[in-house]
Amino acid sequence: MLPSSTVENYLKTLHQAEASMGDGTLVPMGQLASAVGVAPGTATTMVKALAESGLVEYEPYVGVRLSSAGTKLAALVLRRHRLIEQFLVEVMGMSWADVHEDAEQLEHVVSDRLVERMDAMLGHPAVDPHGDPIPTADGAMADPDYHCLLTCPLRTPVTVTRVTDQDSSFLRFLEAQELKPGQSIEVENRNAAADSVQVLAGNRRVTIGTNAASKVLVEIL
Amino acid sequence: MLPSSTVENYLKTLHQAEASMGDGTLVPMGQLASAVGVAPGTATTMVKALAESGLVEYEPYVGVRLSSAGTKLAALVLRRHRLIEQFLVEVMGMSWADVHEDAEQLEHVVSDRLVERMDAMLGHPAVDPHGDPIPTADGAMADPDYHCLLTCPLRTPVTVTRVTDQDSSFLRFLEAQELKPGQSIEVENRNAAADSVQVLAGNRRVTIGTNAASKVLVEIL
DNA sequence: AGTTTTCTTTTGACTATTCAAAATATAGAT
DNA sequence: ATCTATATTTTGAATAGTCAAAAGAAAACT
Repeated sequence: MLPSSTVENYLKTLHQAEASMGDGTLVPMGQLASAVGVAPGTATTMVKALAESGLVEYEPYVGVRLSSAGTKLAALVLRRHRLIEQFLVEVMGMSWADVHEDAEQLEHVVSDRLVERMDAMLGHPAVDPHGDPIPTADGAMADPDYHCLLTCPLRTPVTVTRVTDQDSSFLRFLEAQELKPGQSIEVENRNAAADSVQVLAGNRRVTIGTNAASKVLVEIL
Repeated sequence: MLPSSTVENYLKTLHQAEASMGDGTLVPMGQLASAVGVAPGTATTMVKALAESGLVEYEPYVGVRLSSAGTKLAALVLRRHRLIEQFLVEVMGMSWADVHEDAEQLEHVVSDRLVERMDAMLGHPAVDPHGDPIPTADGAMADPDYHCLLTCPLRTPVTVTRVTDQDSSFLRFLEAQELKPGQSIEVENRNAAADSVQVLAGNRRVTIGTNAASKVLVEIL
């Protein structure tokens, strides 16, 4: 049976939660529940069903992890989502700040035919407008670990490559400050006490909080 | 509350059923049920709920009709469906024979923003690839009553303007026979006994059954 | 260790949608 | 006017997904 939108959302969320946790740690139920946006008990019920179908491995009171079948399915959802975002920006001329919500809906209904058509039209892109890597049709996904504005070397030119937050006002802010993926910047200095980071972008000096800074990933030139 | 995909499908189906019936006749439950693809009892249940919400007028044992609110909602679903079909053909290069199923899914999830973007990109088209009229954003829809191959004058040049069937093998057949919307043809003669119609399309003579002929609508030049 | 806090699971219930089969109404045929 | 065939509605039950609140486990703090 093909997975419902609901199941796809659980798998996708789990895939992303696992990435932001590293090693073999299981994702705790509470975190999954709030990421999916349901009550804790609902997540437990759903995860038990997913474990039945072999899509996840579940350890009561500990947490949950995608099985290999689940990982593959999740990657395909992510592929659809990201290709759609790229399509909405490149072909339909929408703003990178606005495409997430539309993609969130479309990812569950686009046919394979349509996905592959978009992929071809876009020239088989490797990343979406936020720099998130696009898995291939067989579920393989590159995942280089970039520096972020908190860990990259100071006073060294770097290129913004990825933004790990979909909040549209945050994205619009980054755009206005010339901190979009592709742009060259430099971290001037960090101030732990002030919880802030000073960045040289374009010609201006911008100060952002460390939480925001941690979401801007960069590559050293 | 915004209508679910299920509700949208009932309304859309009803809208089309009403069109293919004319005057103020109510659509019988059995017809609605089979058009939507559910058991008769299911349609009854659903229609009662729709009547509660004021989207339809329901007369037990007689049939059902869209209210004005229901008509408007249905027109918007139709608008989305048809704009999507046009988009898939014009922008994404898909075949007119294949776009229906994709549109069937997408129509329930595209945002207004996206729909209006497509509409603009397409130059506000009046019809979709099958010649079906596209309602405006406020739910108004032109509905000229064309002749079909059974009623148009014989040996008179006419233009195919609309095909009222979405079956992809039928559409592929029409395409191969040069009977797509926009093409000029002529009905040579009809044979009631043989249940067939002879048409001159391109340079060839094509014979099709009356049932098929009734689905090809034409305009006299 | 003993108690409190926090997280997780269970329970019971609700909504939306569906079906199959029984009951009923309408229309058609004699 | 009666009987029969057809269409419609009702009934009882199932599935997927959800929540709130009660109950139970694990971890954290004396």
